[in-house]
Amino acid sequence: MSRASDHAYGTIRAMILSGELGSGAQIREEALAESCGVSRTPVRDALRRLEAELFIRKNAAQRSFVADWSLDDIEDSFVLRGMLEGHAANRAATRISLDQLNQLKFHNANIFKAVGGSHSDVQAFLEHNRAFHAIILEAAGSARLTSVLSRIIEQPVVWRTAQNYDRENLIRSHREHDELLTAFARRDGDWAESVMAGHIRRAFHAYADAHHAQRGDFAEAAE
Amino acid sequence: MSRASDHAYGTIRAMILSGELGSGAQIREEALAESCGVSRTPVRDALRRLEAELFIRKNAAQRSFVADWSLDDIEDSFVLRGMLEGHAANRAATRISLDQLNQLKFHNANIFKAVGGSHSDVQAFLEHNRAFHAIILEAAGSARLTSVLSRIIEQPVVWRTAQNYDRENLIRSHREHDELLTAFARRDGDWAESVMAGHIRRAFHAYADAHHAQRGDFAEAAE
DNA sequence: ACCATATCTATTGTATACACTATCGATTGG
DNA sequence: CCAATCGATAGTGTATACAATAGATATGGT
Repeated sequence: MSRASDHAYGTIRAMILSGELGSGAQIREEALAESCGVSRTPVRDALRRLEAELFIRKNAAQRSFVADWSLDDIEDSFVLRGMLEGHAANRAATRISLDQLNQLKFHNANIFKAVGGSHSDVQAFLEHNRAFHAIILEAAGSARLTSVLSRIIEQPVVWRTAQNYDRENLIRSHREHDELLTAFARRDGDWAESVMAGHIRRAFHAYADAHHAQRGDFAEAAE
Repeated sequence: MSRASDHAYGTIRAMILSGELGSGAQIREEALAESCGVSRTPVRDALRRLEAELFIRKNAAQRSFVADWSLDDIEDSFVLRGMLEGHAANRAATRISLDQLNQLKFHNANIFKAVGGSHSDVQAFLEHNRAFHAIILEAAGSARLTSVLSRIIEQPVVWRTAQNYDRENLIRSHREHDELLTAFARRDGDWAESVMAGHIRRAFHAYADAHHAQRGDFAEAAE
């Protein structure tokens, strides 16, 4: 998209993720336009996208509010991700190029570095994790799948909470990625799908645990 | 959405489905604005939606074109529908209300009427078929699933070709819906999911056959 | 006091004018 | 004759002014 529109999208999204715009807060186009330093036109554009990604909902009178996500909603989105990314992994297994395989190895090596040192570099983890999954989606080679998944992946939940994952879970992610690489090398779609589905499912539980811990439930974070 | 924007969406969509805007045709906002009798603003809005639904794609220079769908693309979308609607059916089985069950029965009865007479009323079939699937999606009770599926269901393919389904396939649809109803009555999610997945998969083959027949390949239409 | 109705206000929807950008063609220098 | 650059052209992106709408508040009759 265009510059102003992209900027508005990023800014508003960040405001939601940071909590500056809390759950249920009303959204006024003009106010956001001012915050972003652009006019309402690109803001409206950004709001459309955010609405499609369910960051935002509209009431009957077309007024926009920040959506609030129940734990059930969050589980829903993880379940869908599991199905769709599993399917993507299956397709990718028989279509991925050697170059793409090497890129995956590269990113997973960086993930190892990010979690392996004396302190975990969560930011680096997130970045390479994102790239890793993006390459698989690309290798799956289905425009429709890409279009549908992108709406689910870019969700508040993942980014708000990945910070809270404990090291155990980060290391597991690396190992699971590694298993995925093996499945790809063998061109075994079913295996890749299973691993991916489990990978995402575990991520959900890691999230749920962190979520509970955050709320003072003192659940055991590392499973 | 708003009136002008909705109108533009419907009009442009119809133009694409009718072939007035053929595959690969360039789309100019101003021209469409004139056709629809509205300004560019709501047209741009409509184009956004159509782009999200992959009716339209943009090139690097941000110019819009009518997307062309290969048979692979079409199969992709049926595969995704199968997965997602299967999942929806699974969830719906344990959540559907008696009222919703009765609505399903009502619509399937109308489907029977539409295909059972001396001549098939394809329009009525489509309408009740759509309602039938919508109720299941609603009963599944997942906003995310609804949001994701709606982007896949509203596809050119289905509507351009359902006209060509032979009576055999229409009757089968009714029977499969009936089996789905039984699975729901038993609250058997896995059964419902299997039936739905098969139902959609068969629809794909019906489409592919009609597609070939249309192109003069003389494939056997009824399986 | 209460209900219906009218007016006002806040916010979104639409039109239009202008700014920006990319593509294509022409023109000029090598 | 080819290449490169510059300009014209077509189309999208953005800003802004105005119109429409829904919810709130005030007003009047009973």
